[in-house]
Amino acid sequence: MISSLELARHCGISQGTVDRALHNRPGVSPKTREKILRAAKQLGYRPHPAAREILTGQSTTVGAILPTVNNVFFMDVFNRLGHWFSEQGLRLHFTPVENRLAFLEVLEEFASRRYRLAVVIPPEDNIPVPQNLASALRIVSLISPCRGKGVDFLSPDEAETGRDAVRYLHGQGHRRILHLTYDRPAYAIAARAAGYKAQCREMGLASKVLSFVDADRLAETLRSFRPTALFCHNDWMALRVQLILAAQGMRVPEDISILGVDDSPTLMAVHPGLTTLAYPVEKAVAAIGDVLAGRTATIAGERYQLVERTSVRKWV
Amino acid sequence: MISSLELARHCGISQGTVDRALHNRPGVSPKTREKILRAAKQLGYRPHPAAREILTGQSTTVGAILPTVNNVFFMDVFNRLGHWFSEQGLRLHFTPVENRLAFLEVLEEFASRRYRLAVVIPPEDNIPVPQNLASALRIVSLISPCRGKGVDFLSPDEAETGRDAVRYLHGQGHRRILHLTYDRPAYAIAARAAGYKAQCREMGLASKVLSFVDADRLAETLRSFRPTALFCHNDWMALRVQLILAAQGMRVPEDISILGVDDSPTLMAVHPGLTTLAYPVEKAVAAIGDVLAGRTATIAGERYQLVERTSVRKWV
DNA sequence: TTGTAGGCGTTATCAC
DNA sequence: GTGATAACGCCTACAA
Repeated sequence: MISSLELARHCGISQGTVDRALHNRPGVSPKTREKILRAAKQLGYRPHPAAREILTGQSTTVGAILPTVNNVFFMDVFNRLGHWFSEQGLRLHFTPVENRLAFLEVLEEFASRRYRLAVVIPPEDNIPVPQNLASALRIVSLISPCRGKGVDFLSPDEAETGRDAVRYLHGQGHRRILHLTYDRPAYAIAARAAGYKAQCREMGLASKVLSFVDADRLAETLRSFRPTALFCHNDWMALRVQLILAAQGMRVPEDISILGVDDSPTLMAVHPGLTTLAYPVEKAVAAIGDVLAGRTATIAGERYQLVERTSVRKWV
Repeated sequence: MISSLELARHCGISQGTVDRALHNRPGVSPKTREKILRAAKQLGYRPHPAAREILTGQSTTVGAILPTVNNVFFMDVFNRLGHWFSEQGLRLHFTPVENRLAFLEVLEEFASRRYRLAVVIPPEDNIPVPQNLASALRIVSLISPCRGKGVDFLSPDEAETGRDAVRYLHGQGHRRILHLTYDRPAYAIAARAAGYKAQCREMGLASKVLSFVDADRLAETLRSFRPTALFCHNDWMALRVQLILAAQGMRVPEDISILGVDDSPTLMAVHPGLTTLAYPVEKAVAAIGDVLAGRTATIAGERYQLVERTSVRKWV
């Protein structure tokens, strides 16, 4: 591949003039500019971004990290982010990662490339981020927090999410609400379950959390707890549960109601009837914009928004 | 962030010695090496990959492009690829893209960064790739072909996939097989449907393709065509169909059998019973390795492999 | 064992 | 309007 110096030589002029022409800067005669641009196109000249980055010390790339598993909704979030960044003239470079080691390695890579920002969903909670990494690279984490100074955690109050779920289902007349979730130790999982329990208690409802869901355990819990509504940790879980219920001959929402969380667009394409609490993506995007602009940001006061479809019915 | 020259000055020695120490090359006294490494760690020195890339003219990154929609299985494929590349000391930089314009822009970016290879799943079929792009960047496309010289298309014979589906279901005793697919113009969609039809004809079976699936159209076609088995274009479609069937009170596989294609790990986590034809990922990965090594490669002779689970039953 | 010099591709500056 | 030069961070080759 040809360099700007070679391009200059090819045209029989200096590199400086070539540079001015390529960047539409004044100080080049129309004739020369024309000649240069034609030659550039013909020879397939492409500026090498790495050289610019060395010179300016700044890259125009934003790094993203997301876990390799259960990544449907996370992909949706990052697609939205990528769209927004490209409007800002930034590129989103994203890397899936499966454990804390790879997570930190990729973060190191982003730092050494002088990326403008890293937006990450850590593969597990509270990965300790070394001080020198966080001071070299601006890091924003979503969904799960990191440990260590200098990493911004952008998350709604997830206990409130659990409470909102109970409030909504209670408002629909449900009195026996089962919470289905995962058994991993993660902020959102623990906080939503805690909010769910607290709200049930305050409303005088029985509560029960099933944190490892398979067909047998679900069937058994359905028999013993007799819930009329299922509050699932996320849409993905809701989908899984719906398939299990279907195999057992139960109808949704006739026999039982299901509430998800996230409002993942990808999942909605396959399961359009799911009533869910939508993650405030736009607020998160705006907050990340603030961080980019050097302002402090938070979405701690934001709520998941209810999107009513057909998987929850009034219980009378 | 500190440079190797600054690091050298800090230690009161030359840049060359620092370089040798950092790369564990001979020619540095243990004492000096020790001092340099300690200082590097303490000052948070990180080599700037961009500088190395300029110097060597080669990057160690492989670019990946995948469409933003229906990307669950594609994500699975790229996760597998990323894993393999990292074993080779390469990084996978991947970018989701929603249309042909963005697709070509990202490819340009990869080319100008001198990436080793681009592995892409184009957002639509037959996007024309300019000659000068393809000659600057090695491109391998999966799933959907590109137009233009120099882009390798790595794909099994998809007509054969359609035939294999029919052969298998026929072997299980099914005589009325409905094919559910999408109405986008895409190689795999058209080829599988063609293979399905041809094989049905050769076996003397009635054939029917429904290429836009919603609850009403499916119900109506079920009534009129009375299939005993559904051959779905992919697992994602199979999942959607299973949810629709469940809502209509049909049981799988008691009332009707379902066959998917891909064997997407992510989907299997939520829908573990789906019998499916597995995409030959390992062969694709190996072929990409061949391309990287400069050899020519193809997977045209490979087949999707049947993975029997519980969604297809013998029909008597 | 260590230091020096040159060059990779780009851009900014200053001289002509 | 154009050309020359230096600088960014790194690495290789060669000299001390």
